[in-house]
Amino acid sequence: MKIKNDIISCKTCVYRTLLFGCLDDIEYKMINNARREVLFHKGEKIKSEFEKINSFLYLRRGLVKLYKTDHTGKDHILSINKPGDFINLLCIFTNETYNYSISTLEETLACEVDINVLEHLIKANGDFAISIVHRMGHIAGEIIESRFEQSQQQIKGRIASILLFFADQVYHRKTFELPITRREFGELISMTTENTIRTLSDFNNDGIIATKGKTINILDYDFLWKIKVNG
Amino acid sequence: MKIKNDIISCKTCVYRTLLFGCLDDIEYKMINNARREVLFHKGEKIKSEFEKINSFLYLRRGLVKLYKTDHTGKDHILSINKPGDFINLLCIFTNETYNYSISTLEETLACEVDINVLEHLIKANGDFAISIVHRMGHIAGEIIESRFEQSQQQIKGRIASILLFFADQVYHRKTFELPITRREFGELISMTTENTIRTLSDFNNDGIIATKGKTINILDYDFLWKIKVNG
DNA sequence: AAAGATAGGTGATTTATATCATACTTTAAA
DNA sequence: TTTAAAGTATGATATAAATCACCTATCTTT
Repeated sequence: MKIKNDIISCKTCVYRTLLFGCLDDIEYKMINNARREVLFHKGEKIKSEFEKINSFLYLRRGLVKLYKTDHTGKDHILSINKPGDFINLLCIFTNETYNYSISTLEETLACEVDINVLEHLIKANGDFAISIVHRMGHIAGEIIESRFEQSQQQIKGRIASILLFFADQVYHRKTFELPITRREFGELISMTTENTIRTLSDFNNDGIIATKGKTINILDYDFLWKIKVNG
Repeated sequence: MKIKNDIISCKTCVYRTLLFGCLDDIEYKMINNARREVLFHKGEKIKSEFEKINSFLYLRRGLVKLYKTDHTGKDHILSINKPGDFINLLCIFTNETYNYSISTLEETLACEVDINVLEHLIKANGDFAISIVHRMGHIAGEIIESRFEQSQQQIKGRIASILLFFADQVYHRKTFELPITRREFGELISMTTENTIRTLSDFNNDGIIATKGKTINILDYDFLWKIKVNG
């Protein structure tokens, strides 16, 4: 991890409208002063479960995984998060400690804002409070939706969902480098590594995707959607 | 459904401290005026998915299920909610419509507060905004936790968790009437009705619980906990 | 009281997934 | 640069859960 000198201001940040659209000049200054940019290298653990929360985290560049480790030592990935995501907003005002760990999957640039300043702004600016509440509901809705989806799917449907997530939500192309290992892929869909590998091989053999190591090329995008929706 | 004349005021409500502890007298009056008590009979559908959200819902007595119906017509229960729960807080400021349906499992008394008044209070009272944000995070944390738990469990562990939920969180006794059918039990743990029934029978035959129709008596509470934790 | 619908229950069989074993490949460390 | 450790891959087998079939009991409605 490396703390960077401020390069941009919140006011001109591309993600500004997502949450900070309603702040006035003085409030921007407050956020800007209470904030630092942090660069994490690939594979770095940003936060540990049970670590005290004292900042609001905001992804500017890169990719992270949110995960929990069970009592047998096995990891379970809750979600993959990308630029624009507020990766700890849901738990920030609730717990004194994180209830999941966060690690980077790529080199990642994040903004860290002192939690007390954010709390102050929520109290002082009603519109900002509403956007926080709005954003939290949005994140929770995605968790509910993905849980609902997974409970209807078998392994093929789950694999298809994740492949489409990377293609549509993260890389915006049909060919991309998978940022996770096969083991992590399994941890994300609650399946074993072996069956995850096998199913990716099946998709490859069936001509739905072409795999070469970490490179994935989606050949039959529409069929992948059918698999995602129907099982 | 039956609209009741106001009997109690928010100020003396037993659940006041959960969310409304920081309101002043004028604000209490606002909530009280914008609020109505509604009594739903057993099995009634309170809200439908895709229905417009225009009130904040607050359980005072009874029990409800939150669920979604998939494209094959099968229901998936997201959670069972009990008195003191804010059953639509997570999505209230996000969507214009519900993203799940709500039905009662028992006769249920709820408070409905006009959403605009709640939004006004969030904007006007910073401490109230903080308690809303705090409470939302708490609810989201429970969803994350239950998802993490389920992904580690097979059917026995899931059944044990639900039985302990009813005993510890809802009825506060080891003997209770199951408020859901075996089918709904399955919808709650993402297992088929048949296997749910079979596992309850197994628990009964093994002397862990005693079942008679809807009546459940937990005989070996500690062992049920072991099953919940270890699989 | 009869008839139909829903709920509870159990066995047999099929299917999906986990587990175990083993090999080869790539990456990281000594 | 060799060695060790992960990661990828695939087959065989075991286990968990779904499905199908059928039956009885209990509500609901007429």
